[in-house]
Amino acid sequence: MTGSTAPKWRRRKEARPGDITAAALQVFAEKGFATARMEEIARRAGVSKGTLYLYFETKEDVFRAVVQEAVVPNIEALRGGVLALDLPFADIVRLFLPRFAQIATDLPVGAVAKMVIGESRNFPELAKVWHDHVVSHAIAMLTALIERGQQRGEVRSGDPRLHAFSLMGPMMLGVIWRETLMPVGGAPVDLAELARQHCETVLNGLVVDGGKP
Amino acid sequence: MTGSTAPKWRRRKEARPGDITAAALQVFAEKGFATARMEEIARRAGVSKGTLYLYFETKEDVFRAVVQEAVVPNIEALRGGVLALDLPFADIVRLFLPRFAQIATDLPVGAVAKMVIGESRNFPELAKVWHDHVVSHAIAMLTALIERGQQRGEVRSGDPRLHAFSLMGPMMLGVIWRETLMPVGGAPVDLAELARQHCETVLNGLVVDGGKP
DNA sequence: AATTAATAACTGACCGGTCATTTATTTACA
DNA sequence: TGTAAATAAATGACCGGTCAGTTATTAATT
Repeated sequence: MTGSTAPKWRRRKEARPGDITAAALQVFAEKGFATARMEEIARRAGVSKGTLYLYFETKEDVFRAVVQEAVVPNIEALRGGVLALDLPFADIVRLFLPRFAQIATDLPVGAVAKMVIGESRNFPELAKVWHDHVVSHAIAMLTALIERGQQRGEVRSGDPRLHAFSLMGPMMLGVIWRETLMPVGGAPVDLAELARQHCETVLNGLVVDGGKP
Repeated sequence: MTGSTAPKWRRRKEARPGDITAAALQVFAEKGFATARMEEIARRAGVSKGTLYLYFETKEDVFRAVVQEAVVPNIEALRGGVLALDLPFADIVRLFLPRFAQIATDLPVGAVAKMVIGESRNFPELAKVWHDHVVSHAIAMLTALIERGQQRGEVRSGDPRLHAFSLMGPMMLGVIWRETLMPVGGAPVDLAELARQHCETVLNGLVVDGGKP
């Protein structure tokens, strides 16, 4: 036998919820809600299944906690000063897109996005949380930025919200590509490089010699 | 009683597979693979659960059939002459994006995409089918188009694949927005309008007075 | 009557959630 | 300070419901 001090488990009341949601994020991101097994979440959290239910009421409850927890840092990440700066529109974009690429690389934005997309019918409330707490803020910020640019004569006319799609769409596609297609043989996408190139493309145009007056 | 001639069911060997995949597309799109119930697919196809198993081996088999069936028309729709034309790059883009918007509005591209994204870990083969039969073709086509444009001096330099992301990203974001965020209160997105505006934006640049030499 | 499409009752595996029990840690008191 | 009683954390066997898939039977068609 090993020495007398070999406890089967430890009391870690404070650490458990974090362990569990971290493990759950992994499992939900891999399997989706319905296919994720509580037993596996427990296993990865280094805990028994019963313990899960000491800290969370139901599986849905765990799912909610995971999304909520993953949402907060995204909001914080977005605040980051960049947009308060009174720089020219183009310069702000050149700061913002690479920053987004960074965030998407560091935080599990992709995993959460996939989860929200995949389970949006079954958990509309979560899609709503994501929309209300993250997406709508981001869109509002971008449209404000674009409108200011338009007023200054820096940015071409057009619906600011659709312009925001032009800005962010390629980045989101890159994120989803990474999550979905890369694991099955899709060519890798370098988000940072995509951000850089897309900046110049969307700011200056894909066409060298503009086809318009 | 109704008249003596009121058969409880009819033999429709040829029509069944189509009925079933059509019903299954609905259910899978609404629920995702794991949460979709074979019984409900059967009900919507106007058939008993047992009948499902006369035409398909397993649930996965049904899923595969649905994706394949929903995928093929998309490929065909893409081929449609547009790209063979020897028009200037900008003109082809102005034909292609609205056409994509049309297809995405008419066919359940969004639903299938959501399905593929949501179930990609559990069914990598499906993501692979989607990648190999749809996405890689589309990318190949676009990169070829872009490369030709670059050789002709019409299109700015840069990785053609990333340029393709710049072109298609906003459209894909629009499609996903419709599927995921609109049902929970997200503002509507007019895909056709998005296509039109994004064309000019991405071709000519968001910035009125290009910030580069 | 023979054939076979279709049904509906059935089965068995699986999994979310519970709870009686075990074990670590803390506290009371000598 | 040492020790035993009290408490709180954690476990894992188990239960009940659900559902993919099977099969014995029925009914339409030829």
